[in-house]
Amino acid sequence: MLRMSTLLLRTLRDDPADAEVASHRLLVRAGYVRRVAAGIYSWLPLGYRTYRKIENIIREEMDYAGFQEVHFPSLLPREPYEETNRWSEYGPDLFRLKDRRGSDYLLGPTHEEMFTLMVKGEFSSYKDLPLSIYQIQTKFRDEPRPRSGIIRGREFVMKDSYSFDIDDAGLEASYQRHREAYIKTFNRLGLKFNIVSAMSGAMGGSKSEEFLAPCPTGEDTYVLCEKCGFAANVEAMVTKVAPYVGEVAPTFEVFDSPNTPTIDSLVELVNAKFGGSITAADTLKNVLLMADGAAIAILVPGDREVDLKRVAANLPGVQDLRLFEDEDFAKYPALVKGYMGPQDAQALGVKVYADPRITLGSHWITGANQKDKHSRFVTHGRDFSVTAFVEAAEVKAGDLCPQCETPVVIDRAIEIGHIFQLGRKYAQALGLTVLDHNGKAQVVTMGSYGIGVSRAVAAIAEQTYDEIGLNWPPEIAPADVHLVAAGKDDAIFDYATKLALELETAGLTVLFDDRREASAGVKFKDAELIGVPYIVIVGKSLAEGRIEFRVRSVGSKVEFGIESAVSEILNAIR
RNA sequence: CGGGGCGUAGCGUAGUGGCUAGCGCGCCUGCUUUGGGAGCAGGAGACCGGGAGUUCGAAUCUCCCCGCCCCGACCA
Repeated sequence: MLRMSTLLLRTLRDDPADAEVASHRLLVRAGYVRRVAAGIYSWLPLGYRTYRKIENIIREEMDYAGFQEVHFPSLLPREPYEETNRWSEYGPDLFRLKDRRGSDYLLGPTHEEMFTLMVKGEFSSYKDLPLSIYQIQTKFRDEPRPRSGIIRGREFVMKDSYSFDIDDAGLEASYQRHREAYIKTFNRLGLKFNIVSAMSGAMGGSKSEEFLAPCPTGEDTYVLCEKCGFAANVEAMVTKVAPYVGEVAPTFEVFDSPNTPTIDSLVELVNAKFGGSITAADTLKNVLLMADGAAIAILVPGDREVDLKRVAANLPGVQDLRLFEDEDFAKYPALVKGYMGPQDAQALGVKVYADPRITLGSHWITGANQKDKHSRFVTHGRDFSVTAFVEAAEVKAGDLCPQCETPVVIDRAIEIGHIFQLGRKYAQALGLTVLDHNGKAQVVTMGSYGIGVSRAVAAIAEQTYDEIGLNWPPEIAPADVHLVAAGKDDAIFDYATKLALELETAGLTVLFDDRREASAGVKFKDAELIGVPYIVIVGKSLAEGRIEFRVRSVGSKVEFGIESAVSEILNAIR
């Protein structure tokens, strides 16, 4: 039983000034968490109970799936991370420290190295595989910008699993087992989620999916087809285009276009000059990028922006990608800012990549690579060619689903889980091999699977809260019932105390508001803020032998007679 | 790291050069009240983020530093 008269809890009437998103605001107001530093939070009793419920559900489902729990240190030596090159690759996001002798240590941002070395130290035969092990651990990342309270911290708790298999088929099976365990876990947590195909990016793997919990304050944008259920990270969205079937354009021509450095001004000028009604979609935008120190041009239709994330995710092997800056133009005097066109790319020494919408045979209005001049009828395949097609343009709502060609919607979400097939990168780097049937050493293939445990608290809060406070699903709430003694009479407190004990005896956890000094109104407001799903009120109707039972999520109120109160409550809850 | 904003009591805030830094919530004492964040009276609680400067005088002006929030970049 949690007695509010003695609980370490102070609810706040005002929103904290530094909290923007609902989960942060309400978790602070309801006394679940307190901020210690940017992206670093303490859990108070109520918050920690909810946190632990989530952790335990995750643990149960991992154990049920046959994965084995281990626990590694957070404070780690430099060497293993040196071997996988992450000591330097991880960059400034890694919390680093030195011991008294000056040796380098780090606070683990993720634990691939430890898991891999653990298996290497213990196992050496294909007969030991497959193996899946996991831990629930505090992770440290010195985020450039922690934000949204609990959602993105510098210290956070993650459940991370790793699978070890002798071959690709084994990895695929381990991956599927995790996928299924994740679906069960998130369903139990009461989270709405979409599974979205994702790029594995820098981690060096292949197949990868994210579990995204839709909510307006989420920081991930993804594409969803409401018809066929296709869902993808914007980076992984594939553009559906039909081959060009229009007429062959006339020979391209250059025309004067003074003071026309933008798409809008170009559209206006062309329509005035040639009397047409072209739009930005008829123009070709040439965006210059620096890719690992080399200039490249990206072609997209004039009505779309270049999405750098998409380009980076789809241009293999490029490490550093950024927009051209004025200094870069200074280094390439032949590139005329505002008047770029792909026609002279070879001569200018610039590799050109085109968004798939720039189909072969299509023609465009674009820059003439001379100040104050543009060209029209510039035709792909005739007047210019490209190094490759690359997904480059921003994804917009209404773009066609690559599976069923229905217009897609764009939604926001919190990433609550990520599963991916790591492959042999870490096993290779750290020398994890096992002997196969023939006694020959084989490099093990790995999968890596994460769930944001502390983040899940915030994600559930985000998906369930309402105007008056938190509103937990029963499995997650810090208590099963919130019992309010509303009144001053000893009779009310005596009965409420008795009822609280009976409910506890029946197996429920009771958050008992036994504060003598607080008014009924205060207690009701606090109960609503705290968000326990069932509220029992012992108050004025006790004189007639009745108590009140409310369901937080729907706001319903019914009365039960005290002689059957416990069984009625149990009934209503189950 | 770029852009914007903010730092005054546990929380929310007022105070743009002048007396003892004001108010609300919360906290303590007493009385009253008692089913929707109660009333009255009395109280405790602030190195005004830090440092340097300008000035007879600085929460207030200047410079530097630190911290925090938001947008972007980046990221599980």
